[in-house]
Amino acid sequence: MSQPSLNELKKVNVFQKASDDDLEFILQNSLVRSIEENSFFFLQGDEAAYLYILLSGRVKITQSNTNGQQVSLRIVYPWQIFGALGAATHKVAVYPASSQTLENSAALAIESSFFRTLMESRPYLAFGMMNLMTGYIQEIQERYRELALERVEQRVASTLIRLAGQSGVKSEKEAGIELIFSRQDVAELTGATLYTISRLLSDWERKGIIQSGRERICILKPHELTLIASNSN
Amino acid sequence: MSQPSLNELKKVNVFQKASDDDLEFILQNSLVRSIEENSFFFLQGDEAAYLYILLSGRVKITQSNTNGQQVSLRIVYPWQIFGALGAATHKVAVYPASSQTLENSAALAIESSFFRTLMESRPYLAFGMMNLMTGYIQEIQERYRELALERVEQRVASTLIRLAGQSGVKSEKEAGIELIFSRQDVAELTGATLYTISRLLSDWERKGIIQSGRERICILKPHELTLIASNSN
DNA sequence: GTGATAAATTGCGCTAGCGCAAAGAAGGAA
DNA sequence: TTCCTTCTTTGCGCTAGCGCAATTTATCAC
Repeated sequence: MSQPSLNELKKVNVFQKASDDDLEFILQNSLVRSIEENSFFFLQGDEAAYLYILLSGRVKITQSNTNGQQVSLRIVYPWQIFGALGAATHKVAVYPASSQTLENSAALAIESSFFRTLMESRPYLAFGMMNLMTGYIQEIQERYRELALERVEQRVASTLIRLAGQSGVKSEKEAGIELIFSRQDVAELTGATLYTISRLLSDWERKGIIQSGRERICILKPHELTLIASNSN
Repeated sequence: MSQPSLNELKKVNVFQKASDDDLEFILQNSLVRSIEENSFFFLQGDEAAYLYILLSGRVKITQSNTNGQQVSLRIVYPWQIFGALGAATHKVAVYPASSQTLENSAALAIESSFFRTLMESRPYLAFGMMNLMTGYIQEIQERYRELALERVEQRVASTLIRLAGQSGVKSEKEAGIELIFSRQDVAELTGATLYTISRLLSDWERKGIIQSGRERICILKPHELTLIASNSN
C-alpha cells in the first residue's frame, strides 16, 4: 500500500486542523507498513518508537498477563491513531499493549520522537492528542465500571452496541447491523469466556435479537440489546 | 485553608517547569475549596467547569451505575490533579466520575477554560497533562486486565501494593506499611464485595501477612503480597 | 469434491465469589 | 459511662459463569 494523500490524512481527527505543509512534513517522516492478518504492529513491552495511523484493515489492542490470557482494550479502525502513548511523554516508553491485526492491514508509522517535537510547536496537535486520550480514558473507565458491576449479558450487549456504532455496516439482505468478530474476539472484549459468549449468542439468536454465523454477528433488534445493556439488576 | 505557596505548587507534576509568573497567574484564577469527609468536590455528570489540585486530605474518584453501585477508579493524594479531563477538550464537557473525600480535604479549583487557554501558549503544560493522562491510561488498562483475568485474591494483593506505593507510611510500632481504608473502600477498588474482602483480610491476618483493624490495614509482609499478586495459576 | 483446519456449539460438573442475615467490635458524642 | 452509629466478621446457601471434552459446522486449499 502506498502513502495516503493529504486529503485522506485529514480524516485523522488529530490532523483536522493541520496545514498541508504540516501534513507533508509528517508524511516525509513516516513510512507505510503492511502486515497480514493476525500479525502484530508492535508487542506489549516493545520500545514505543513509532505511533501508527491505520490506513486499512482492523487492529485489536490487547494486553496479556503472564499466563498468556488476554483482554482486548479496543478495536482500531482506519484513520484512527494507535500506539501513541509513547509520543506523549518525554521518558523513553514502551507500548503498554500489543496491536494485532484482525485482517490484512496497513498503517502509517510515524516516529514518536519526531511527532513529539512537532507537537511542541503545534498546539493543535497537542490538543488533538489530549482530546484523543480524553475520549479513550472515558471509554475504558466506563468499561471498567461495567466489568466490575454488570453481568456478562449486559456487558456483551453494550459491547455489541458500541462495536456497531464504531464499525457497523448496514447489512444488505438482513436489514441488520453486521459485525465481523469471532466469539473469541467478543470474549476478549467483554472479559468473558468463549463458551459463555457462544451460549449467550445462541440464546439471543433463538430469541431473534441477532443472527449469527462464523466470525459474524448481525444485530437484528438493536433496541432489545439496548434494553439488556441497561437492565438494572 | 489558605492558598498554597508557589513552592508548594511546584510539587504538582504538571507545574514542575512552570515559571513563578505562570504560577502566580494560575493562583489568581483559582480558589480554595475546603469540604469535609464524605462530601463531593463534583458529581459525575456535573459540567466540568473546574479542575482541582488536592491540597490536603484524600479523595476517591468513583463511577456509579444506574443502580447506585459504585467502583473506585483511583485515589487522589495531595498535589495531584483531578477533574482535569474537561480542560483537555474544547467541547463542553461533564465529569465522567465523582470525587468524594475520604477525609476532610481542601483543593485548589482552577477554571477549566482558563487552564485550557493557558495551555495553548504553554507547551510544558500540555505535555504535563499528556504525561498525566498517559500514566492514568496505563494504570487503568492494567487494572482492567486484572479485573478481567485475575481472581479477587490477586487483585486485592496488587491493589494493596499499589496503595502502599502511593500513600503508604511506615508504621512506627508495627514495622509495617499502614493503609487507611475501610473494607468497603478496598472492595470498590478491586471490584469485589465487602464480604469477600473481609474474609480475605481475615485469612491474611491469620497467616501473618497483614495486621488489620477498623479502617486500617497494616502490611507486615509486602513480599508475600507480591507473590500472591503475581501468582500464575 | 475432498480433506484439513479453524470456529462454534453444547452437555456437564464445579467453584469462586455473591449477598442476606445476624452478631460482634470500635469509636464518638454527650 | 452509656448510647448510638458505623464498620467488621462469619455462617450459610446459592448461582453465574468457568472450563473441560466431545461434537458439529464452516471455510479454505488443492
